[in-house]
Amino acid sequence: MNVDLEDFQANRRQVSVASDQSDEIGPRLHHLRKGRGWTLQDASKASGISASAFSKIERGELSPTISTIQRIARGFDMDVVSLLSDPDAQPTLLGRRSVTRANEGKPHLSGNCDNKLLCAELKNKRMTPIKTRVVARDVEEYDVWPKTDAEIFMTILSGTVVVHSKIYEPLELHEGDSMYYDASAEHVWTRKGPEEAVVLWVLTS
Amino acid sequence: MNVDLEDFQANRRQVSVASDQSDEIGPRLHHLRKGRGWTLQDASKASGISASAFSKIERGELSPTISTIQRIARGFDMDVVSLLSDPDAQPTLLGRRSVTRANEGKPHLSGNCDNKLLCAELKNKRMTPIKTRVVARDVEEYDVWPKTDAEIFMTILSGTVVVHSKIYEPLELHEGDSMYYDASAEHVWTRKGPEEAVVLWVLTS
DNA sequence: ACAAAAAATATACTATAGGAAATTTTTTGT
DNA sequence: ACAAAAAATTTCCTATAGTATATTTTTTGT
Repeated sequence: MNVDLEDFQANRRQVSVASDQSDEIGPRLHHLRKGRGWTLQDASKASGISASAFSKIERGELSPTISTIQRIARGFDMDVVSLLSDPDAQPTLLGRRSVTRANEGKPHLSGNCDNKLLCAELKNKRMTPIKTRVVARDVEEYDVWPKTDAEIFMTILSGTVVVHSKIYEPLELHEGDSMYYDASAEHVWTRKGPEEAVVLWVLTS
Repeated sequence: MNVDLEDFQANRRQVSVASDQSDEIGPRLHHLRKGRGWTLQDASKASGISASAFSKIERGELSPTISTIQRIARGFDMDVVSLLSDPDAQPTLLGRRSVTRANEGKPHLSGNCDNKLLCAELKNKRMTPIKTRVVARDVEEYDVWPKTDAEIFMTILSGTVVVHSKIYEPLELHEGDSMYYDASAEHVWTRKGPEEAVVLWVLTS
């Protein structure tokens, strides 16, 4: 692997180094909630903590118990540690995306997998790799448009995929094309053309 | 994208919850205190929390507030996060890895890229996708064996790659094979066979 | 084995976390 | 600009976290 990992590391992000603002859980919770566009009642419903208590916690008028923090973490679908230590879970990088075109159009043969989680037996991963055969040909086939705070990297193994988003025009991706985007805006995939469309994607949060 | 993101999210995070055992702070505190040979009064004096409260917390009769946890952490000269994160869980995470074999051996045609960062213009990503043509045929060609705290997902686009690690036997990966591993143990890749070896990998932390 | 000392737990109380509903503030629609 | 609706905060109350002290349990020395 003739590549300098440290370079990528640095490029990647300043991890939770300047972290441990554990004494600042209020502002962090506020930022986190706002980042998801949640109201206090949303947060209350998700966590089971009353809106008033949540409000007080955010403003530092209350020192929540560990059990309350656990319920809040569950509501945000996070674990306690990243809730207490991950300051960059906050900024809402809404709908960013980036496209890398394949630099040559050589064909790949597809697999026959259908939403197959890869390396699934390994737990507690920071990324979830998935291989998906895109079936839908039209956005009408989707009842709901998924939306999470995760980031997604996808690469087209075969066929043609169209990425639809609430905030962008549909975008066609062909074999070998890659795309990286925040899944915070609703988005779905459809396939196009005669060939089976297979996507390898990696999901994180 | 005919896949329920929420499912993957849940699947993914449920584990980090299990590993952080924040709901087991009592036994952990007990273990920590005993490990230092402290009595409840010692812990009380160090943290400013009464011995009786400390006793109740250890036995789970009390759910401490975050401010109490902070005072206890100070008393133990630790930060809150490492107090909540199970220290014994860390070593077991070292050098984990998982292999998923391709379920069919259909050939892929390779690209000609060489450590090409994909979607590089997008900054502050949580993952770094890279396409690499593996050149080295022997581990002797590496001066240093990279080692980071990142996690790596890799899939072989073409050729045969051998993953060498300080803690495992060399492992051969063929076209379509995927592997997920912690890069906390030294590791390098070499190629094997006549075909050019191309790896698509994603790095996170 | 027994008594004394030390450590852990139980009790009774005070301070504060957290909930339901009322009130205030902000946002939205016309 | 105003009224209606939604969101945030305040109030008041109950449940529980945390303290000081008393009691019980465990350890230690002889």
